Amino acid sequence: MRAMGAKAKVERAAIELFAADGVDGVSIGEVAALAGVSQGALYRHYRSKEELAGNLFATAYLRMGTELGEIRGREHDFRARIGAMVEHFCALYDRDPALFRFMLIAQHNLLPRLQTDQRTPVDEVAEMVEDAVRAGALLPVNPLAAAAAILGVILQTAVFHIYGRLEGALAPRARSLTRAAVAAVEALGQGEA
Amino acid sequence: MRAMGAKAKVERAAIELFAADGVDGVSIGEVAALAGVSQGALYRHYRSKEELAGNLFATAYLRMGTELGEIRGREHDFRARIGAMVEHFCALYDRDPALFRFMLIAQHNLLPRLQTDQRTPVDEVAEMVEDAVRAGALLPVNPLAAAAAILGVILQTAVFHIYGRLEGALAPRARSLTRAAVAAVEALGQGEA
DNA sequence: TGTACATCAGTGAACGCGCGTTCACTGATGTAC
DNA sequence: TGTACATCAGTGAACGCGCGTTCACTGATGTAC
Repeated sequence: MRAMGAKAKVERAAIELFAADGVDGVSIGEVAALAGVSQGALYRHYRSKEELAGNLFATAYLRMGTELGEIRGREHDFRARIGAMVEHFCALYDRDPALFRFMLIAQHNLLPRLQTDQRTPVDEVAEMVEDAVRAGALLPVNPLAAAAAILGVILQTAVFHIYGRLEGALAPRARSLTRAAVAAVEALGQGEA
Repeated sequence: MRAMGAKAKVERAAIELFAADGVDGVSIGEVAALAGVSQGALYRHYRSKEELAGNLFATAYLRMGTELGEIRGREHDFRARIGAMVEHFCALYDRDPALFRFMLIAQHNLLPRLQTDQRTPVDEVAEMVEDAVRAGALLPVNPLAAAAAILGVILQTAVFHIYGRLEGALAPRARSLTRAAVAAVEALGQGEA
């Protein structure tokens, strides 16, 4: 079993449990038990429980930022970019709901402690909006207000799935979520005369 | 001091602290200290810390549901209803940001444990959408998907304010948030051919 | 190839601190007559 | 109005459990010669 790597097993177990009960709602003992390792094994790779949770969050969050940045580098049209970004969120949700839920839950504890010069998902979405305004594809709009609307439409839909208000995979909803997000941003811009 | 009521002081202190650090991130000792009462005083009114947090959340959440229901009873046009609801959210945020933030943070812990036959904010928003579809004010759309879009636009904007991404009061944003929410729901409906 | 040693992931028992909760008590307020 | 009693909010010290963390140890793998 050791060959499979206690570190990876601990991280997987931690994400599953943190997603269900929150970081503070899960003990080191529970993480170790689900991972199938001793409690001490955890401290071979992380200095503390807080560092474990913080690293998991930062990795996932900044990775999402990087991936959205790649979409911005790959696509150059506003519609294509936002469509690809929405699809990307839906794909992550469908592939790893626990990781998505962990990020949604843990952001309130862990975002304030995140220190980095890397771009976050919020930065990337806001920058995409700025680009679109500059290119004339959107009426002038506060990029962060627009990012809030776009992310709100996507993330609240994910939250409803988590709580069983909506069912099935998210991917089939990507096209309508994209339409909704675009329409919301356009409507925001119409007031900024 | 006793005349001012330890219960009310404990509840206020708990909301402030829970909003900042989460329920599990705050000790009974901290709540009691901020309230200016002894730890034991808390157990005169609540059986446990969990019951305190649960009651605070249920009260605030169900109250919001009731108030949205009143708006539904008072206004009969879709635009008027959604506008009043958005204004109501913004007003609560501006009046008591800690309570709003507490609800946003704590929902993941406390919503699953909420058992009641009262209508929630989600129920009320979804029902408003159903009414609008029935009245022909909206193209057919999944009411819960629409509620997710509406609440997402509002709540993620509040989250951005909390994290300092947006500044100032929310109330001045109510009109543009309403436009964005309406546009998002209309766009959702356009795919449900 | 064999031997000696270093390195390091992982174990499991132990520790001790902080926490939620309890409880005997105080003192103020309300009530009966 | 005065007296005796009941009620109840609030106190503060104490308890004990669960938790995160530590540490001496094991055993496998890598490396030097």
